[in-house]
Parts: sequence; C-alpha cells; structure tokens
Amino acid sequence: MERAELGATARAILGMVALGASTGYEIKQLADKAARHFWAASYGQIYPELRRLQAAGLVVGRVERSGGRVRKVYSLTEAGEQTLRDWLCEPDRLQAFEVRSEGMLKLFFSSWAGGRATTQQVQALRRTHEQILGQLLRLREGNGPPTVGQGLTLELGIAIHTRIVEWCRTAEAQLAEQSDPLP
Amino acid sequence: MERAELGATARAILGMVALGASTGYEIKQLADKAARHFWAASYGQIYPELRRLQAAGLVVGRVERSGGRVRKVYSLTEAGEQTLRDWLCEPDRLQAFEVRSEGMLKLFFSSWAGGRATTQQVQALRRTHEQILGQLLRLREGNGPPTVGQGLTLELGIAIHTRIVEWCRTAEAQLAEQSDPLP
DNA sequence: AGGTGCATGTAACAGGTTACATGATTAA
DNA sequence: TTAATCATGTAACCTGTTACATGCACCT
Repeated sequence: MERAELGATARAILGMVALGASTGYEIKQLADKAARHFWAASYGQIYPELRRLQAAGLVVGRVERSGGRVRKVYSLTEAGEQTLRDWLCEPDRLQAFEVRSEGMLKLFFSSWAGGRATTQQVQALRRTHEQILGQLLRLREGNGPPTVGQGLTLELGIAIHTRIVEWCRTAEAQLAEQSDPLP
Repeated sequence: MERAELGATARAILGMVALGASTGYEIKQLADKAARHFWAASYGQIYPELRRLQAAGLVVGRVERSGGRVRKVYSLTEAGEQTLRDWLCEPDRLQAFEVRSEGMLKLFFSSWAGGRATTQQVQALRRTHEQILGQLLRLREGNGPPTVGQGLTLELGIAIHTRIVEWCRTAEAQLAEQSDPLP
C-alpha cells in the first residue's frame, strides 16, 4: 500500500486491466494488437509491474484454474479504479510524445551523401509506413468493434501514417523533378 | 579499432558530426533544435559515445583552445565516413519507428471513464500537438536555410502534427454531435 | 558582481528488451 | 506426435535520463 508515484507503464497496465485484460498474457496481447503503434510493453515490464501494483493495493490477483491451466487473474481494486479515473480526468499537464524514427534520422543526414541517397531514404521511409498502415487497415477490417477509445486511436494511427505516405509521394515527385532535366 | 556493431545512437552522432556539429555541445544543440521531434539525445549518451567512436576509429577528437576556452573538436575519419555512407545507402531492412504517446494512451482508455473523459482527452491531445506544431513552424520561420535533409524532416514533422491536430478537430466535432441532442 | 551561454563530464537511477527457463492445453 | 497457443516468470543486459560538479568567457 505504498504511495510511490507510479509511472506511465503502471498506468498503462491499470488501463489494460480496466479494459478487460485480466492476465499478464492478455495485457501483452491487447497492447501488441491494439496499442503497439503508440505504446509498447514487454513481459519483462508487465509481470513485475503487476506485482508492484498489487503491493500498492491497486489491483488484486487471484490464482484461477480454468480447465487445469493455472492463470493469475487480476482486477482493479477501488483504489485502482480511482487512480485510473483521476489520471484520465486530471487537468492536462503537458503530455509526453516521444518519437524515435530511424528512417527520419537517415533522411535528416541523407543530403550529406548526395541527392541519390535522399531519394532512396524517402522511398524507404514510405515503404516502412505503408507497411505499418497496412497492419492498421487490416486491424480495422478485422473482427468486432472495440471500445470507443480503441476505435479512435486506431483511426488516428491510420490518419498519421496515411499522411506520412502521402508526404513521401509528394517529396519523391519533387526530388525527381529536380534531377530530371539533367539527362 | 573494435568492430562492435554500433547502435543507432552512435550512427546518429556520426551523422551530426558529418553535418558540422564538431563538439559534444554542438551535437546536442543540433539534435535539440532540428531533430528532437524524431530523435532525442542527452549529454549522458553523447560524451561517452564520442569516446567509444574514437576508440573504434570512426572519429578523431582534437583538443582546441579557441580564445582560452578549451573544447574537444571531433571530425570523421575515413572509416567513419565510410560507415556513415554505408548506413545511409544500405539496402533497406525495415526501419524502426517507435512512438510513445501518453495522450493516445489516455485516449485509448478514456471510454472506460465515460464520454466526457474521451472528449477531454481529444482536446488535450490537440493542445499537445498544437504546441509541438507551433515550435516546428517557428523553427521554419527562423534563421538560415538548413540542409535538404533537415528541411525535409522539418516539413514532414509539420505535416504529421498538422494532420493530428486536424484529426482531433474532426473527432471533437463528431463527439459533440453525438452528445448534443441531449440537453 | 552576476547572469547567461559555452563547454565537458560522471554517477545514480529509471526504463525497457532479450534471452532463457518452464510447463500445460489444444488442434492438426 | 508435434506444433501452436496459453501462461508465468527472471536475469542480464542495454539504453537513456536526471542531477550534479566544474569552470571559463562575455555582456551588462
């Protein structure tokens, strides 16, 4: 029952439990399937964090034997629900937004290696984001309607990656134009 | 002169040196100013990494005394230039693209706390990205023309954040419509 | 005399990934 | 019987941030 300023990962796990992912395994499934384009989590974080959350009194885990298979089913305590609600409704301090894009980094340096490299990097960037976009579109086509929040973040992801792909096409056209007149 | 599979941070520093940032301090300046919306680096990474790059023979550092002030000026060796060029021209394996967005995470969970929370989260998300967009636009208005790569990544950043802000506005309108009929 | 900017660096910590170890259940 | 999926967990490692320590130069 410590009050130790829980981190973003802890809150993410709290939220996943609230959405119905009740085991470490299910939390990982949900995160990978529906949130990986803006939030990642590994077992190495999830399992220890669940214990910490239990020690803090925000979740309770019960060992269940559903057909012989043993699993630890977690649910939010009242304190956990309150903590999550507080976080979701808190007056907005600035939210963290971190991007780490190898493709943009390469594009950033590409002109040092000449125009050819720049064109190649824009194309590589487009292919990367076409692939991510494809995954998101397949997810949308896929099974049942998720929660409102899941739908919104999916649409937002699709909008972002569509825009990146569009931008790459425009940049490719412009770069081609510049080097075209020269035979 | 070890061959120890250099990481993304090492390559980023190599690139910054190639673009003319010749001290640890200047590397940090350039990264913060022009690359922070897709790549971050702190002194705690930069200074140790510069030493490692020197040990690997990819950069050389000379201690200079420019007007009494002592600074360590780095430049690429031929091996360093080749390594950077190889990386920039390498046949594209999939590029890493990692996003960590607290705002989208909150949006993802928001429907659990009701429609009101969802609307608030979309608004908070919009404000966050309006702020980032503002910084990028100010950078574009600002001084001298950067390299082609710097210009392109800046435009790409502007395109992305503009799209996010647009999307938020649309979502806000739709959410308002749904709850409007009820007084 | 004092603040800002230039400049270098480290140690402690926090956050996160990977690889490994284990084993039951289920469908082909 | 064998592969995939469900399921839990840890230890070593790598990465990255924060806070701190230091000091000169330059402007007001």
